[in-house]
Amino acid sequence: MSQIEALATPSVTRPASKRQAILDAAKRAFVRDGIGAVGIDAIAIDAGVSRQTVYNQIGDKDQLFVAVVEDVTTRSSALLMATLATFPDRPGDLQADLTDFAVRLLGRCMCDIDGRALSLLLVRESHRFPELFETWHQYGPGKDWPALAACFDRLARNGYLDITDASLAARHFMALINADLPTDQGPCVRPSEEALRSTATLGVSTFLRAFGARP
Amino acid sequence: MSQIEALATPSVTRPASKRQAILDAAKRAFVRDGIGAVGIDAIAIDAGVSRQTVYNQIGDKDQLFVAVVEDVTTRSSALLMATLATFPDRPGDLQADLTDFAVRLLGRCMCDIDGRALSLLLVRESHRFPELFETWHQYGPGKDWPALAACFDRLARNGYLDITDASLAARHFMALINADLPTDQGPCVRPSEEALRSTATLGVSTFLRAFGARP
Amino acid sequence: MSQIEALATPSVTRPASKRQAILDAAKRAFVRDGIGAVGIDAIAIDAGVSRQTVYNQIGDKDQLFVAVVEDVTTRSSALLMATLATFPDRPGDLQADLTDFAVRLLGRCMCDIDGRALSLLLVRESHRFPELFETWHQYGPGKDWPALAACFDRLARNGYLDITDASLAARHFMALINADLPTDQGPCVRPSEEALRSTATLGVSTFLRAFGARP
Amino acid sequence: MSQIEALATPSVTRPASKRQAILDAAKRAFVRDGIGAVGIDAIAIDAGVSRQTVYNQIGDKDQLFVAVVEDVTTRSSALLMATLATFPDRPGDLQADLTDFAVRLLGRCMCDIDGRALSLLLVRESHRFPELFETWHQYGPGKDWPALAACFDRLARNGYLDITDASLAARHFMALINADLPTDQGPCVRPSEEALRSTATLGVSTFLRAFGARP
DNA sequence: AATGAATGAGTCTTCATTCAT
DNA sequence: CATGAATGAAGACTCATTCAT
Repeated sequence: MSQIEALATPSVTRPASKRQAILDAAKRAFVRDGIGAVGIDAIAIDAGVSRQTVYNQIGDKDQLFVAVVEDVTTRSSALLMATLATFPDRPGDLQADLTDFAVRLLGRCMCDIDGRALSLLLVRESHRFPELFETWHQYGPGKDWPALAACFDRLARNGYLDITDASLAARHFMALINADLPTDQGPCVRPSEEALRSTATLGVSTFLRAFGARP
Repeated sequence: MSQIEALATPSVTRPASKRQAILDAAKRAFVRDGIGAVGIDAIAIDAGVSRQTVYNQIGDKDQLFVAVVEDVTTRSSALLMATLATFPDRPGDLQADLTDFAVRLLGRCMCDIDGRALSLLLVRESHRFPELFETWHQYGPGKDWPALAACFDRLARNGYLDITDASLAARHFMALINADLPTDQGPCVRPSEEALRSTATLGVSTFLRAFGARP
Repeated sequence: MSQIEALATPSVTRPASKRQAILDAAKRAFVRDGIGAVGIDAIAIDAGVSRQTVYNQIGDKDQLFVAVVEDVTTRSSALLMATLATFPDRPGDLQADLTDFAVRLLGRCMCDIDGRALSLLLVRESHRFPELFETWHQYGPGKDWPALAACFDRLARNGYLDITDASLAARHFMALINADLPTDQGPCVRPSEEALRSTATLGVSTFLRAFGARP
Repeated sequence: MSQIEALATPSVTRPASKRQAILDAAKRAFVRDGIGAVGIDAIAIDAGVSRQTVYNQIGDKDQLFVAVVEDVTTRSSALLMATLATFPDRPGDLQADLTDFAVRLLGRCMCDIDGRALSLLLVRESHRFPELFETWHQYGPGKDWPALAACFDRLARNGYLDITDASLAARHFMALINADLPTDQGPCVRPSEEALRSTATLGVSTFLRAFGARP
C-alpha cells in the first residue's frame, strides 16, 4: 500500500485489508492442519479479528475455503504467468539462462507450497466443492503447462533445442528441476536459495543432455 | 489364500485376519479423508467388524494410525525391494528392458498411492507422532533410492550408461518416469496399464537421450 | 472345606465358592471405586472367573450390588453380635476390660471399613434401591446400638457406671473410642494394633472420667 | 448481597457469579452422586448456564473437581476460623456458653456436610489428583484442630477446665458433640436447630463431666 | 465354562453457528 | 466490531449386556 493510500484511510485502514488478513490466516491454517481440523476461532485470532468479523466478511467455513482457493489461485496464476514472461527466448548462454529461469520458477513454485497443499485439500474435498473443483481444474495449475510448452517451442524454433514434442519437453523439464526438491519434507520448509540453484542446475544439465541442439 | 486353504478353514479364518481387515479399511479411510475426518464407526463398518473390535484389537485412533503406517511401510518397503531385484543389470534391449522395469516400478509405486498419501498425512501430523515420524524417515521410502542408485551404478559399470553420479541418475530417472502421472489427480485413480507404459516409455526415452552410452 | 468335601468335588470345587469369590471381588471394587465406576470385567478378572459366570451366577450389576450388600450385612452383623457377647458385664479391672472390649470392637469396626464404605454407597444410591435401603435401615448397623446400650445398662446396674441414659452412654462411648481413628485417611488403611489400643485407651479413659461410678 | 447492592447491579451481576454458580452446582452434584456419575450437562443446567460456559470458565471435569475442592476448602476454612474466634475464653456460664459455641460449630460443620463428602471423594480419587490431595492434606481440615486445642488450652489456663492434654480434649469434644448427628443419614439432610442444640447440650454435658474443673 | 465379538446406549468434549451486549 | 454465552450436532471412547463358539 502506498503512503498516499495509507494517508487516505486514517484510522480504518483495515476494512479492506482485514479480508486479506483473514484469507491469509485461513490459508495458513488450512494447509497446515487440513480443512476439518481448523477452528474458526483460531483463524480469527491469527488474523487479529473477531470471530464475528469472519462471518460478516466472508461467511461460514465452506465459503471461507472457497475464498481462500480463489485468492490463492488468482495470485499464484498471475505470478506464474509473470514468471513465464521472463523465459529466455534468445539466450546468450543457454545453460546459464535456462538455469536462472528454472530458479525463478522454483522460487515461485515453492511459494506454491501453499498452492500445492491447497491442491491436495481441494482434491480431498472435491466431492464437497464440485464447482470449485471444476473451475480449479480448468483455470488451475494445469492450464499453464501449455504456456510453458509454447516457450520451449519458441526456443526450439530459434534453434536452441532439438525436440519434437514441446509439451513433453515442458513436462520433463518441470520434472527434472523438481527432482531434488523434497516435496514431502514437512510443513513450511522453504528450501534455501542454494538448494534451489543446485537442483535447477542439475535438472537443466540433464535436460540439455537430452534435448540440447547438437551441431 | 489358495482354494485349498479356503476349503480347509471353513468358517474361522477371521481371528487373525480381522486385524488386517481393520488396518486395510483404516488405510483406505485415512488416505481418502485425512486422519481427522474419519469416523471410527465408518472404519469398523468398512472392515466388517464392530466398533469395539477395533478398540480391542488395536486401540484408539492414534494407535490405529500408527499401526496403519507401520503396516504399509513394511509391506511397501518389501515390495519395492522385490521390484528392485528385477532390475536389468545386463539388458538385451536396454530401452525395452528399462521400460519394462519402469512399468513394474510404477505399478508398485501406484499401489503406493496409499503410501504416498500416507506420507503426506504423516508429514502433516508429524508433530503428534514424533517417534513414528522419525522411524519412518529413517526406514521409510527415502532409504531405498540408494538401492536404485546401486542398480544404475552396476548398469553403468557394465557399459550401458554414461553417468558420473549414479544417485543423480536414479533421482532423475524416477522424476522422468513419474512426470506424466497425475499425482494429485484425485483419490484412488489408478492409472491404466497403457498410461503406465506410455509415461514409462517417454521417461526412459528421455533418460537414455541424456545418459545412454554413446559409442 | 474339609478334605472329604474336597474329595467329593474332584476338579470342580469352585461352583459353590465361585459365587463367594465374585461377591468378594465386587465388594472390594465397589467400596474402592464406587458403584458406577466399576467394570464388570474388572470384577470378573479379580474374582478369577469369566464375565459370563458373573451373569450366570448373580445377574446384572444391580443384582450384584444387592447381593454384596446382603452378604456384607449378614457377615458384619453376626460379627458385631459376637463381639458384643464379649462385653465385660462384671469386669475385674473396669478400665482395662473396657479397653480390651473397645479394641475388639474397633478391630471389627475397622474390618468394617468395607461395611462403612458400603453404607455410604447405599445411601448414595438409595433412590435406586429403595427396598434394599429400607431393609438395611431396619436390620442394618443401627439396630445394634440398642444391644450395646443394653450392655452398658447391665454394667450400670452392676454398679460400675454412673449413668442415667444407657443409650446416650453407648453413643458417646462409640464416639470417644473412634475419636482418634482417621476415618477418611484414604483407602484400605488398616490402623495398626497399637493405634487401636491407643485410641481405645484414651477414649475409655475419658468415658470413665465422665461416667465411672464414684464412691 | 444487600438490597442496595441488588438495586445497584440491575442485570449484570452474573459475569463474576456464573463461575460461582457453576462451582456450587458442581459441588452439590459431586457430593450427591460421586465424581464419575455426574454429567456435565446436569451441572450446567443446575447452574443455569450452558454446557460450553462450564468448559469456557473452568475446563473439563477434572479441573472442575479441583476448582470445587479449592473453593470449598477456602470457604470452609475461613468459616471455621471465624467460628473459632467466638470461643468463650472467659465464659459467664461455662455449660451454656460452651453449648452455644458447639451449636455454632455444628451449624458450620454441617455446611461441612459438603466438605465431609468432598473429603471422601478426594480420598477415593486421590490417585488421580495427587497434588490436590497433598495440598488438601496440608491446608485442609486437619490443620484447624490445633486452633481448637489452643482454645481449650486457654480455657484451662483460665481455670475452667481440668485437662492435661488440650489436643486430646479438643478431639474428644468434637467427637462428643458430633456423636448424635447422623453422618451417613442420606444426602443433604440438614439437621434441625433443635437437633443441633440437643446433641450439643448432651455432648458438652458429658465433656464437662469428664473435664470440668472441680473445686 | 470361557473367550471373542456384536450391539446399543451413554458420556465427555469440541466445534460451528448465532444472539445479545 | 468485539465479547461472552447459548444451542445443536457431531465424534471418540467406554460400558453393560448378549451371542456364538
